[in-house]
Amino acid sequence: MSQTVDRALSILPLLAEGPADLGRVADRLGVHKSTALRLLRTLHGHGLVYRQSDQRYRLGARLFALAQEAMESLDVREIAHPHLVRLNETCGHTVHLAVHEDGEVLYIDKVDSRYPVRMYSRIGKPVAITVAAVAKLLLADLPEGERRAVAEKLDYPMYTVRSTPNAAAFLKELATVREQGWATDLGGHEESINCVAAPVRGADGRVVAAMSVSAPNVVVTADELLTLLPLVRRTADAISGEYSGRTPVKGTAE
Amino acid sequence: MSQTVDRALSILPLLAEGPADLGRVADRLGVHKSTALRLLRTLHGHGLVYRQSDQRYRLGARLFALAQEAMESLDVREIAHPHLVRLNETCGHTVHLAVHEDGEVLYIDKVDSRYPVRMYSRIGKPVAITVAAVAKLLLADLPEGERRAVAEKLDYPMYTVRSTPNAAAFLKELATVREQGWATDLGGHEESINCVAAPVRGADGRVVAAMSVSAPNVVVTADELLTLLPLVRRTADAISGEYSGRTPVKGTAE
DNA sequence: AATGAGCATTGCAAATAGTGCAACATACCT
DNA sequence: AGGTATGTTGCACTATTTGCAATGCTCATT
Repeated sequence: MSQTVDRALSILPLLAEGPADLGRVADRLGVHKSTALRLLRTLHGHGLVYRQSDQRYRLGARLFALAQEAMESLDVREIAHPHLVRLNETCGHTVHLAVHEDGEVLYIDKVDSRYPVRMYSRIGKPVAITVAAVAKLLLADLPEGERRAVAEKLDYPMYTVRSTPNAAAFLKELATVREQGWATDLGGHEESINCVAAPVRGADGRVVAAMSVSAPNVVVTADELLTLLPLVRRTADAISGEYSGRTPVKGTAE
Repeated sequence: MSQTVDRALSILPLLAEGPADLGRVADRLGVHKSTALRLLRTLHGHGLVYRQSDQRYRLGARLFALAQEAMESLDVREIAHPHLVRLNETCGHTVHLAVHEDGEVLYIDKVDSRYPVRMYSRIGKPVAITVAAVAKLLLADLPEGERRAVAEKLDYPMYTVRSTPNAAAFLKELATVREQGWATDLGGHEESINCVAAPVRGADGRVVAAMSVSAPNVVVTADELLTLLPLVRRTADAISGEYSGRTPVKGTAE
């Protein structure tokens, strides 16, 4: 909607790929160097872009601070965290919390596995939306129309042979998930990693977040992991209760 | 330098304070609502801003992803991490890694204490620049002129009675730190917390990062913490060696 | 139900603010 | 020294953004 801002913001993902010099930025944006320079200067003024000693630009410090603050203002996260920790202490595996936003699903919290073999993931990283158990739960809750629209627009990369191959299969899976109220990812993203997930619901019953337990085959088989499902669901329900204000929060006066 | 972009970017810190509706954003920016709307729409288009169900705006998901990517492209962090972990395993206390950027110092990595009493800090959070041990090291390395300029511009909040009170005291402290090659913060930020820190240097000898070990009084006294100094310095030196390419990296072929 | 207040949204004409050009400056390499 | 590649500035032009006023929308109140 605003050309100048649009161009300026396009610089950020570009720099996320790695540091770039003025010429490169101008080229990629398709604008004159002087234009790119002024945009970069403005971004720099706000700390979103940093100019390193070799004159090249990269993403700046303020970005971290902003992301931090944004994260802290997510109250589901705040409420869920202790539950995630407790669940991790009980079962020992990696626990994730994810939310949906504008067609992307991303992890907003994570408690690492106690086992030496850990799966790779990062808070803030968008998840493999077509296969992740948490993504299925979050998308399954969308209204019919929106769900179809999102599913059609997605790419369906075949991470493994068990990955969701296309929109039709995905929608079918979402219907199942919606029905049963929980989801799994059995080797759909990484051959040897399985997840079970359950939804966190707000006061109106809508899914506001999803949590999952993930573990590699070498630690527990898929069947063993599935025995944790009741526990995962109970934990998610506990978070839902607290989030929607139904359950008084333990250890908090007032 | 670019008014439109400048205004748009000013929205981000504003939203970091918490969700805001259109009117509020327009007011704070000092522009007409329609203008604010178009700016927000552009930000939204890039995922930096999200519109929640109650129509208010808050910071968006892409921000997390960008911050993550930026973080991952910092190679000091990559190299330092295993060293921080090892140091934490040895001494058990919280270990931090910080860098300096445009007058701000911020944590880029952290390994939490094994003790139940932990200090509060967050990766990405700007540190208390006038008192933190890592900040002293990073600023002490700046060229004379720049160091003075930065010191004069800072605020000197008295977090505790031991906080650095003013620019003169700060510059004196920086001179000492520069001389001795390590720094401490003994209750300057939080009454009961002490830190010892050492610098990580690049091939040219310039300080590129600083690391610290922090622990509350209730766990170890300041004197006991100081006995860790040689270990902290050795760790920092090991990182420096690897970062500047002098030391071949353990466990990596080629 | 109906009214109205409060907020978001759109089209439009005025002019401000952003653009690309070309010239200049600077660093680096041969 | 000369030349190339890159970053930087001043300026004239016009495309872009702006604020206004009018329109929709949603929700609370009577």
